[in-house]
Amino acid sequence: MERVNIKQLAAMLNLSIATVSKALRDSYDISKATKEKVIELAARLNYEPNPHASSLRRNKSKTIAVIVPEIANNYFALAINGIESVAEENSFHVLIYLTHEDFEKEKMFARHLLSGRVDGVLVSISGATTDYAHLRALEQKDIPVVYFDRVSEAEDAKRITTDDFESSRLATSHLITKGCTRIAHLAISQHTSIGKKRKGGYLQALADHNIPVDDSLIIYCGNYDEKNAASIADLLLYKKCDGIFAAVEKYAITTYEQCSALNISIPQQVKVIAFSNLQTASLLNPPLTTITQPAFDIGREAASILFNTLNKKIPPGDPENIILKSLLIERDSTSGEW
Amino acid sequence: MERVNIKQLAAMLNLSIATVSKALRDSYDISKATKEKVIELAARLNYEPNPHASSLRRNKSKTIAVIVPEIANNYFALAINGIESVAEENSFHVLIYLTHEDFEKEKMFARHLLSGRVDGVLVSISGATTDYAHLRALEQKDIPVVYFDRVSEAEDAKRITTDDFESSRLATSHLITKGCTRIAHLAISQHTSIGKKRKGGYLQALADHNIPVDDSLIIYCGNYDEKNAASIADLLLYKKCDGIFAAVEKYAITTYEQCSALNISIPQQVKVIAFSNLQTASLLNPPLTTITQPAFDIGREAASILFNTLNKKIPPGDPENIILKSLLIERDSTSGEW
DNA sequence: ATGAAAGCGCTAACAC
DNA sequence: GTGTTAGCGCTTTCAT
Repeated sequence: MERVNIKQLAAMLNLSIATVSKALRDSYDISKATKEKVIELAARLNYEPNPHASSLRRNKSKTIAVIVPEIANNYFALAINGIESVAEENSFHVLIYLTHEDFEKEKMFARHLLSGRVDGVLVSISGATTDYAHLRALEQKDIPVVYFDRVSEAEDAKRITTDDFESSRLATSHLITKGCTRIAHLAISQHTSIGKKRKGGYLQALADHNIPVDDSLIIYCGNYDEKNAASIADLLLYKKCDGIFAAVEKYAITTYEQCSALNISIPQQVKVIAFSNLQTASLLNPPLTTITQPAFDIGREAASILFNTLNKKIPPGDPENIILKSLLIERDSTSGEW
Repeated sequence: MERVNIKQLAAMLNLSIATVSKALRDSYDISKATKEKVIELAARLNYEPNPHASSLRRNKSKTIAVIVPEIANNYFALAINGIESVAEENSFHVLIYLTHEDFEKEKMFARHLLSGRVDGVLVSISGATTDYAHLRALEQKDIPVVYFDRVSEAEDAKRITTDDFESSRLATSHLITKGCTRIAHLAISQHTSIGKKRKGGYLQALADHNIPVDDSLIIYCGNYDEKNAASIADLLLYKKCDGIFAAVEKYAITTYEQCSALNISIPQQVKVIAFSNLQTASLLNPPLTTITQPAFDIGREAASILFNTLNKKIPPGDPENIILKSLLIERDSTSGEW
């Protein structure tokens, strides 16, 4: 079936292309009668304006890109959910790009987006990202970039995060309060903002309680589950840790799996707390104490900032530094003295 | 910073626009020397061709749409992951649309996509969808549609599913083997293909074992967690069921929550099996017996079919009916005789 | 091997 | 209130 365009509508109505175009966009200088006729016919023929033509002409795409490390991850899935909800309210389209923690892919995506395919970009950077030139290049071409969760270090960037340092300090303190003295930290890439902040909060809590730092208790986990599992098993078997603070959910899951495999009981032998948006945290054996981030709201907030920038309510150069609070939800994995 | 276009490249190289365009697309009738010069300059200036112009001219967008009920859902997140991996291999872009199980939204998205914004569509229909006219309209405009998981009933559709009927029969038989006699089914919308098939498999297993169907044990769950929770609580308290087969993961989670709240022990008092892609199934209390779908592969397969159609390796009208196998993974939530 | 020119469908400035 | 027209950046046919 041939696609119907504005020219055909015009011909069928004995009107000019311009009139039809304006009628469809509800322009003020078209008579009510004409508008109705045009809209009626357009609806009847299932006319949908060609977005490529419109984007080309207006130099606007009504599309945003979301660049994230992964999607099969409760946190990012929820954040994307939030982003989508705002995009839909604004009749925008959402393109998804997954870096799988690969810096080259992230650069490639960013580079492509210089083309003008999208009006703005939301990004949570990969664990391998070491500089932000590829993202700054977008801003230089007037494509606003808003960072969420794993953000740029640049002072003038727009970023939405949670109180990672404070939450991590709290999480670690929580373990200390529960009687842990040898607390391990399963850290995420120290290239990322959250990696540094979460480790920072951990170190702060140790310092606050005069507990010396033992570097062998800080495990830099990566992207490979088997490798992480081996490191964690080593930690559990030989490092005599009695508490574990995992910077991200997947490391906690691996910890649970290893504890189960090695017959180490949580919380009796080791207590576990983790950043996590796991829906089933309370149903685990034992229920997992979590620091739960408002992932959906972070997505919504990041998208709102982006749209406010696109609508010129916020100047592109204005820094934003919105920090939402995470929630420490205490469950049995850190329950005290047995 | 001004965006660089083909015209500027041409001017800087003292070449015509046409030559530059051809050189960039590696056309045979451009000399090697010219190609190199063009490509070098393009790279140096970070030139990226304007996709709107290209799409308009070629009537192709290098973009596909994915329409799914939700994204904060292990199954769909994994499927999207698979889809994205194939899209990336083909240098395609992926637009995400979430229906939140709303038929009107699904129609709206489909309607918009008549515009030519995308070259093809992957869809898992909403639980509220009762007819497929909106999706057939896309095919009539030569935009191929491939269904996955929740598919169209139409005989000539391209669909990728799992063996829902057989897996459900097996799941129910599994409960029967474990000693259950009053088995409840937490069903998903009977408008969906999977809703009907999963219930069908359940009924078949009952029939195979000469167990009479008790309609009060079939609960049609919806989209509202509280309402589902109430129905399930009612089931657990008053319907004397000793086995539950949940058609989707979230109903199993609600079941666990209700059992915990009502102090009903799994599997002693009631055994539970569910379709689920929960990563933590084995860490739950008790570990949940699941029918696990190859979600990532379903996504990959669906996307492959779509690309093969776009590349004319498969005729658009050709039906496809690919059925991947799910896996029943037995865990403690259905363990026998206590 | 390179270039001129038409035109994809739409928008917007400018007539009338 | 409606119409004419140029042009967004690119691809592609047809000359040269």
